[in-house]
Amino acid sequence: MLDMKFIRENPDLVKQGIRNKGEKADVDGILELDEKRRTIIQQVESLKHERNEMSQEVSRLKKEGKPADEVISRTREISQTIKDYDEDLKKIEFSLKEMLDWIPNLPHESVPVGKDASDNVVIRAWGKIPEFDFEISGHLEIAERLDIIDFPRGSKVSGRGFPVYKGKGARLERALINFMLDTHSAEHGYREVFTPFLVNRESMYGTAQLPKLEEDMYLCQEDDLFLIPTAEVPITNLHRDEILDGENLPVRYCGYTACFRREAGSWGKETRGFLRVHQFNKVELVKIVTPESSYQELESLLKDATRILELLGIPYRVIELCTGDLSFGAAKCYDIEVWSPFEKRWLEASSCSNFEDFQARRLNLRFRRVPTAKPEFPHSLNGSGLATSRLMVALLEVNQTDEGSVMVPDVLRKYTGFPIIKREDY
RNA sequence: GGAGAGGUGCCGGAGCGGUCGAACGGGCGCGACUGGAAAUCGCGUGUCCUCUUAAUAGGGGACCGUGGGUUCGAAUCCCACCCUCUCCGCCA
Repeated sequence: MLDMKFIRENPDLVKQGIRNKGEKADVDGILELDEKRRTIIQQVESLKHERNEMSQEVSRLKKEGKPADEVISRTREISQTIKDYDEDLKKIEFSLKEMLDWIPNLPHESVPVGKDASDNVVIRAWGKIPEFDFEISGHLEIAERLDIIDFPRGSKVSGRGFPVYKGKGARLERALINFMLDTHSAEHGYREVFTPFLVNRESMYGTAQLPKLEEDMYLCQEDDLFLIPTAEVPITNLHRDEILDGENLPVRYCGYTACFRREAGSWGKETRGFLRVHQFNKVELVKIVTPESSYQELESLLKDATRILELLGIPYRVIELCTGDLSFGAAKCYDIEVWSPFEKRWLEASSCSNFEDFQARRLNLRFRRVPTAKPEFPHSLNGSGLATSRLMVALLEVNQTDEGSVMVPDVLRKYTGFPIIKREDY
């Protein structure tokens, strides 16, 4: 959510930002409602002032044993008027908030202006694109051959897009998660958290999945709880409605959760294999930081995420999203893409975003620099560090051998307990 | 799911329907005392909205779990909901 005061004072900047993001919002309508709101507030508050004084008057008269009937009946009338105004005000504030909820965050000035993904900018690449002197297989074929991931049975149990990991595949998945959590918590300074996978509506609103993305999420209607599409939601919401001590910033969390996405509206696209699934595993990084440090923190967040890929030896590149490809709440975002040798293309494995104070405002999350200071909104950031599904694709394809087996990267071996997954393994 | 208790400021904890933004204690901040500290004493200490103002500042309104209601007036009465705790039941 943007600051109403900011919109009031910089309407053109706001309009420009929205346009650059390719979103639509009725800024003028908002300004108009805001104006109306403040007019009514002035009226209703002066009436309330009057009422308060008259109530005191009643109290005084009664104490002195004098009749107060006349004042009481006059006050009654004022109260009725107030009630009417209050009702109008409530209606206006409701629609104003509704409109504000649909205003996206503005892109940071450093973000390249562009229309869609084709205007994104490659920042850097790491690792050598592997060459093979044999005919390579895709991740699906490898997984099937080694019997480590079972899509048909996942479909039977749940439906398409719910993979089942088996044997060494299950172990590899668990190893990846543990390896990432260990690295982030022990070496990158994040505090590990394990959060719920179901969250309430307020939490979804707080991190700005609602109202825009309701269609994309699984909802347990009976309890009005949503399955989380990312750990960003429960983790960032940990401090909703809190005022943090400035000395505790930056707050850094990492956490594993399963992630659930309906992927509504993406029928037919990449529906096979791991590229688009309804449930996947992800280790997420979340930071809550002072405003002046957030862009520096974004860079270090990106570095923490890419370090995982370097340790695993998976080639990747970093993309800076242009304004038009930026998500609703993000002010700036880097995508990390891993190389799929079989597909011969880059696959998105992580997004690292700075939300500035956009989420904090919705979350009512604030901090005090010193105990006596006024509360301010901190900046919040998050990034996948990383999603295992896309990682698994690259991992299997990059590390395949001409015998059809898969070598486990060195750093993972202490987690898997085995160095290779072979065809005859069970 | 059943029965009970409770939700008040940074924390603990009061609060006959009017003088309660809220006693009292603790914490925290400033000051005094001290060589310095402890102890002690004095003063102060919320958030949001809005108006005036260039700013400092000041005026007004709101906030005692949330939302309604009663009333001239509600932290205080009534209703609904949410949450926490205890006991019972069920259960991985």
